[in-house]
Amino acid sequence: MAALVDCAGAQGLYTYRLPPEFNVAVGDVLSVPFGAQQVGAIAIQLTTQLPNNLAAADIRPVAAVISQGMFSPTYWQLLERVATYYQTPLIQVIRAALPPGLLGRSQRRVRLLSDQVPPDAATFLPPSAACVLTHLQQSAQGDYTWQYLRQKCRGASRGIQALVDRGWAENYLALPTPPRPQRRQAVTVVQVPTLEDRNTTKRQREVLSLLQRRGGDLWLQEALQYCRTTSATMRSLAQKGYLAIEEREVLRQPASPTLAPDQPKSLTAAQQTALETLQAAHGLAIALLHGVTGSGKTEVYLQAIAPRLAAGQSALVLVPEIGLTPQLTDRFQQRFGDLVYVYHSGLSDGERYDAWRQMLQGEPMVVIGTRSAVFSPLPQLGIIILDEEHDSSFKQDQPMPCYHARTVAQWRAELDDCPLVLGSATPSLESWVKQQPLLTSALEGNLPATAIALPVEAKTAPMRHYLVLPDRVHQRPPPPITVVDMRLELQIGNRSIFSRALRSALEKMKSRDEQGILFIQRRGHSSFVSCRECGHVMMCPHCDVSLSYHHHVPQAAAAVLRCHYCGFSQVQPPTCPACGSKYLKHFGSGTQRVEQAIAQELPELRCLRFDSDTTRTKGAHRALLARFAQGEADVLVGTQMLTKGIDLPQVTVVGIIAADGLLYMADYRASERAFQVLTQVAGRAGRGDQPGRVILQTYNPENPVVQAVKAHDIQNFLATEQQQRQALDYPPAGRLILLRITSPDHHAAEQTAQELAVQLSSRLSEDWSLLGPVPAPILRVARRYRWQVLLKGEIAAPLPDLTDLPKQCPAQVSLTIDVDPLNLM
DNA sequence: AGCACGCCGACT
DNA sequence: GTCGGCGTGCTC
Repeated sequence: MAALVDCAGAQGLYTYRLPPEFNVAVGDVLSVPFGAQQVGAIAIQLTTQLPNNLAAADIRPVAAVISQGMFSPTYWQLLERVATYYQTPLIQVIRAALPPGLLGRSQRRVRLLSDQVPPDAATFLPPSAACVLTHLQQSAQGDYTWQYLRQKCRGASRGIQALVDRGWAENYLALPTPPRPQRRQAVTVVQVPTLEDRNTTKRQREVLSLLQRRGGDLWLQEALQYCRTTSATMRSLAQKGYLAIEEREVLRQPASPTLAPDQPKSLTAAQQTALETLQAAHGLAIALLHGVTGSGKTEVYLQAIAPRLAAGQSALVLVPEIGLTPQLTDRFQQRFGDLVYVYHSGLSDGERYDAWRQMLQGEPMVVIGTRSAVFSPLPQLGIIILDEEHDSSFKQDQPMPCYHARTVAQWRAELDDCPLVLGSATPSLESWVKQQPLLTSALEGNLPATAIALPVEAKTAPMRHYLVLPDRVHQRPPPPITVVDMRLELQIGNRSIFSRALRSALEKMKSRDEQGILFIQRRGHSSFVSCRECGHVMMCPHCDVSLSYHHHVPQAAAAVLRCHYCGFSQVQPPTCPACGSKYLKHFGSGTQRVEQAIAQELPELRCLRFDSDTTRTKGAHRALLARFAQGEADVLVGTQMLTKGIDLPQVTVVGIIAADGLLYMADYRASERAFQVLTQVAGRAGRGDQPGRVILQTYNPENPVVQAVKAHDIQNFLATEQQQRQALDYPPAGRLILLRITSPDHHAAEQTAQELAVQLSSRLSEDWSLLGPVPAPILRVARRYRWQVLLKGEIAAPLPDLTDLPKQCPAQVSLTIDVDPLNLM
């Protein structure tokens, strides 16, 4: 039997003997011995042949079968496609797809034998051994991994050896522990004794009748609490035959607030047209649902899903970030109740494992999840919905595979032969361009007045639909956007961050008891700390970026400086580290600056800050939005996060403090991203009964992006943008592959980048050109130097095979191959 | 990841 | 001289 082994550096197939008692099929998850440890593995191939130059005696047996039936044939094909396209070893793709912890590995651990250790042992031990001993004594279990101790103590291996020699500690191998189904004890009432029953006590009869009243079947723990009794009573009742106590499997599902169920809402004509198109779709179809904010995309999703569930199929709903879209998950839960499963990285390993098992059972369900949920093993997939399809968090850019959930979702839709709905108010250029054949027959320029649903069937391409929801529900017109030239404000002597227009809009808003949103570009982007005497700027010691200033951090007496790239933080020093001056102050306009400006200039406005400082903890988004919705504040000050699917009907004023930070980024996607962000923020205004208005402050009012946002003219904007990309062969007119080379050693990173570039330029086909190598715009992040090589190819050119490159890199240099990169930084 | 094998610096 | 540092390579 050949299997893929989950171990860093092991990528090929390994052959194992299959003991006859195991009934293993391809795709099963196994535990196998590998070197000195037990690791997770996936059965790839059943074979009777010995691999080359390997004796039968060298073949070791499979140790255990961990999990079976996880991969349907189409699911396998999906993983293989991801591996090939994104140039990643299959095992690494499997690792990204499976719930974490399922492919466990054994660990070497050290355990203290406390009863052997004399009380004053530490005093006469060598320092290394004393260090290990103290650490072990401080842990509750007297037990640590070998790896952990090696980090904590210098010369740990020698120290451990000394302790083992004295018989005070032992080494052992902890076997991998894959998440297990949770089991809980349940009690069931079997019979109730009569009042005169001599076999039971009064208290026992009481307990039984209490249980009976609760339905006669509940979890032991709840039963104990409810009856205020102990397990001894329960056990004796069970022995006498009145109760049955048994272990049952429970599938952990994180408690979700119980919400009042809701009913399908009546649809606008455009929604109806879109829904009918989706319902008529049989098999593969790709629909771009282009609905302006507030046009009711969610209702279309819900009604498109309902019939699929009724037909016994499941639905997969992909969203950018779960935490930011509590309102969306609420709507789904209200409509579909406990058929809805939320799958995201915040779940514990056990919860994820349970969600997987639940999905594999094949019952109809709705899975709402982030990027990685595109790998949910739903066997009867009926529809895939990818909401906010333009959002860049669908792209993974850190560990390989650097996949885009939209691309993978399209493959899934093909393989499972089901429709895929891409929803957005500001479609990505990629998705929009694919609708070009549809648009040529539609109106030019502005959004068509009515919904269009024009199927176009190419020979090889899937059925495509372009579904437009041009109107907001209840006929609300889009909010007017006022562009304010901040240069003029400065000329007339207004040095505030608020223009006169924004200021008066906010005052008027307050007098009418309405609410507003103030948007600024990126948290702390320019709020660095510098010395006013010598100009010294506080920098991150691990990265080439300045530290950001954070004003109020709980538990910290002074202000905290934090690196947004590696997370490093430190307390702001009282004096300049370079010259000792007291005038070390922060600059710039982060969310906190805006908050302060409001306090000074518009003190009657109460404000709440919505950024990753205030919403770091679980559920904080929801809580903060709830507080705002309840009228606890007049304005919500925030960053990018404000653009994500939140619906705040009382908001009538949206202020964009400065659009300029978005407009000038050294990136071919800057315009597209700026347009999306500004349009999304603007769309937050006037979603309720009162009309809204948007005030966009900028130093470049004639910038085409600003103009397009002001005119609500996405079609022209995208058409122009496409022409520009075409001229430069940038996506979607061409394609890119980015090689990211990082190393703790600057020279090694640079040299490897050079070598790879030389080698590639001689072997790439004519369709591909090579740019670089260049140092990344921020050269050093988290103590690693970063270089990159960009490959640019024709849109139709086959991808070059680069899978051999990582092996060619020296030990401490790592290479990430990013196919279709979104982030060139 | 963990372990073996293998080649250079500070100790008995 | 050796003990032990960790650099490199392999694990069916």
